[in-house]
Amino acid sequence: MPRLPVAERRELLLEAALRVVAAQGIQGATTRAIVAEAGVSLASFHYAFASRDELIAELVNSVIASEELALTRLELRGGSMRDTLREGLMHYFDVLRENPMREKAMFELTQYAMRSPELEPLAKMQYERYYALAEQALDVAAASTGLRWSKPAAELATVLVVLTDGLTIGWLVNRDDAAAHAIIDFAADSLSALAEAA
Amino acid sequence: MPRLPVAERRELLLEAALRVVAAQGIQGATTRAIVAEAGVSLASFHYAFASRDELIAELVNSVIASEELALTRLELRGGSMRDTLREGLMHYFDVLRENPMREKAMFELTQYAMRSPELEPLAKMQYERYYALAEQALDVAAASTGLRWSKPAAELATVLVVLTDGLTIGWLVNRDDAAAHAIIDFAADSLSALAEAA
DNA sequence: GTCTATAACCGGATAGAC
DNA sequence: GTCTATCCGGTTATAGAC
Repeated sequence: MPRLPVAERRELLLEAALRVVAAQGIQGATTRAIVAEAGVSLASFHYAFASRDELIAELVNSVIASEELALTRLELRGGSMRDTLREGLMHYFDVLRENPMREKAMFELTQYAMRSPELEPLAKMQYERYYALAEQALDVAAASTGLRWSKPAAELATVLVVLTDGLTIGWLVNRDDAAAHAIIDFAADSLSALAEAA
Repeated sequence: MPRLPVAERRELLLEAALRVVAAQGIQGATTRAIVAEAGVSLASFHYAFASRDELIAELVNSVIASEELALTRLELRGGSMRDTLREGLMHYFDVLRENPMREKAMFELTQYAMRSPELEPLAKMQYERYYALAEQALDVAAASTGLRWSKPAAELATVLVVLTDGLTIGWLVNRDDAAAHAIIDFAADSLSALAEAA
């Protein structure tokens, strides 16, 4: 095995750990499974991390930090608010369909974090990030359509997160694309009804 | 320990198992933790259940069967569709606040089931039950207000489940009652907009 | 820094007396 | 039907050579 600086070894193990969680769940993310996925010896693991718990904490952290990507780069084609929201939600749905297991891993990591007094603040932080992201998306949509929101964007952001969370869970269970599209239409219709002339 | 018929012992263990899952998560629901909670010996466990997996499967099943209770007994005070929906959702929210850990246990059981090829159909079945329950609630609301839905009730039922799922997860993370109320208002407004004169 | 080997422990499941 | 005692596989973590 190549000699790596600790920081790189940690990074390598974190990426492997996320793949294992996605494929087998938190339950299956044993140190052995992770080192096998990373192609690293068990002892090297414990050279890089003091314990499995430390790796999981780091994993939650890193996953939060990288969550932005899904929604930020999105080119809006303009049009009505309804169409703009629909387009954004469809984009989210595409991301979900592309990598369902990663999204499932997110949920599992959040729930796991909520069970640990030490990690629980990270779960809250993850949702703060979601809300901020959603609010930003709503701001962009308002700017793009030339409309403004009739309620505080922060409040609508929590609604948007509720909708995407519910959509995600339901789709992960049923894999019903048609039902997902119906949800997206409902979300776009309902939210766009809360936009008004600037 | 008292001699119990197997059926009662199974019931006892299932109730204990749900308490353990609620308190410590699926991870902590080891056979030993369950028998300790139930005040039963380890061997008695394996007399009642062939394996831990069998108990978990039974638990998912029994939890599905008992899920109806939360929503069915609900007296509607009449009034507008918006108020009727608001009332129903507030009732759900009260149930959630009364026993948050039980609801969290539900999510964890579903996610756990989704990881197991054998239990995965149960996860789907759980959601079918939710949808049926939601549809029934919407029918009752329509009858109570004398209105009818402008879209198929089955489609709106999936929307309602999305909203309650998202509401539940968000509240479990943040415990923000005000945000929950805002969600409930949004849900009641948006759904009631889809009711029309019969 | 990395390795093999092993300690120390915990989990599900079983044996066999009562 | 219930119990105590035990087996056995898998898990985290560590020791010590290289």
